[in-house]
Amino acid sequence: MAAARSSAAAEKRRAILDAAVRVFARQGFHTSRVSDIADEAGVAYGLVYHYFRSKDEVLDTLFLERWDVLLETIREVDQQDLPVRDKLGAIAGFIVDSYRHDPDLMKVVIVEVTRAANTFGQTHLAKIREAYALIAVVVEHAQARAELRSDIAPQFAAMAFYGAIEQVLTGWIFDILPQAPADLEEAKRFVVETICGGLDDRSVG
Amino acid sequence: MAAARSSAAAEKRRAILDAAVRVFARQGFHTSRVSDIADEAGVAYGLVYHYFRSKDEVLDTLFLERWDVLLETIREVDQQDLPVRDKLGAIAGFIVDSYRHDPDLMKVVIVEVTRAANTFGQTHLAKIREAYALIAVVVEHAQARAELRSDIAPQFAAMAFYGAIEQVLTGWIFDILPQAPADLEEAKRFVVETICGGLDDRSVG
DNA sequence: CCACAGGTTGACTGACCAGTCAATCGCCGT
DNA sequence: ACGGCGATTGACTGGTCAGTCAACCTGTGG
Repeated sequence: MAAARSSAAAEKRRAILDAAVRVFARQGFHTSRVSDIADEAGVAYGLVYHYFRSKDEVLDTLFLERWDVLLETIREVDQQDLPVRDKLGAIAGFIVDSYRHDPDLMKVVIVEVTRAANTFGQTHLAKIREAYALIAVVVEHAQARAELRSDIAPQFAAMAFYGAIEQVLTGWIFDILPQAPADLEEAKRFVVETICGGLDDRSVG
Repeated sequence: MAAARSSAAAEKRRAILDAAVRVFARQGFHTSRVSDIADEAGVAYGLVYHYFRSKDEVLDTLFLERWDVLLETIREVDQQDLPVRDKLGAIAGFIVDSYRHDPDLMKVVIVEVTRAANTFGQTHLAKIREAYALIAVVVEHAQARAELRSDIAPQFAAMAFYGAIEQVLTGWIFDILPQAPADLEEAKRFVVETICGGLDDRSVG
């Protein structure tokens, strides 16, 4: 059947994307050549251009695949009837788990797109903003229910929350922070606890 | 006198650096050509190479000039006998004021170096880490004095604090957050308040 | 068993640009 | 005036690489 052909083709496409993740993670997008991707995938140079219009489109695809899942997750989380801490915990958890599951992919998404908003990510600014906006909505809802203080703009709170997570990820990516399984697990709780509870010592004493 | 010559030369060097800031901020480092810098500075192409060994060295110089001042500031702040909030407020204030004073330069430092740690900033990872480490020390001291809770690792707290600031700057840089003078001023307090006090609603009632 | 439509190949091209360098300029001291 | 030296110029070179394309391969359907 013809399906065999097209599913084999789909696998090739996937192989190229997976190879690109490894190459981009190792060398960075700008210093990666298309031939590096082809070699890593064990495929001819030209085939990359059979499946993708350009080198940029490969990165585009990787980013969008992942980011859309993130956006969907945030939307779902917000619709549930949970305390803010659980909602934010779920979001932080998703991001941390994404890193645990495929550190290379998260490295590429964060370092090459999210954090490179000037050169490349300009294209994706709207998508990136959407995540901030969705988190801001979560905060807003919590403020409306008096779960969170209302004297801090939700947009700023969202940036602080997301910034804290991204910075921790960046710390792992560049081996600045310890990343044993226990550290990853702790980080989820830590980010939420820091942002919601604050660092102040409130012990009785 | 010969001094006139060398001070004129120093001014040319400065002019090239200033032009580079504008060009890098506008186009991003990777898409900036050396000729763009020369044109912007109103200077011949070759002169850039008279003052700098390479295009990278231009960015190096810009980054180090600014980052060293930041490191020095953090060190000084930590030595003073102040409550943590004031210390962290001073650090946040310095960064926000740096942005206010020269947004283009901060954009370049953050977007092209700090946040581009994979491709370019790898070189400067040690310098960048130093800032995290110094902030962690501030947190550690505060924990020792029971100003801050001790159940959160200082390194993580430092990342959350720095990440929150950087994210807010990034928000300004890409016009995601409002940046009227009042917003900048508020942001200083906001970051410290979020990180130290937390977002939880603690109002009576 | 043939023919055709993908899928697959990799040599080639055109553009781009960092960095070089030999020539020129113009200030300074004499 | 003039000789010298650092500052300044910009045309040129060498290498790199994204993207093209014409040829080739393979398996599917008739």
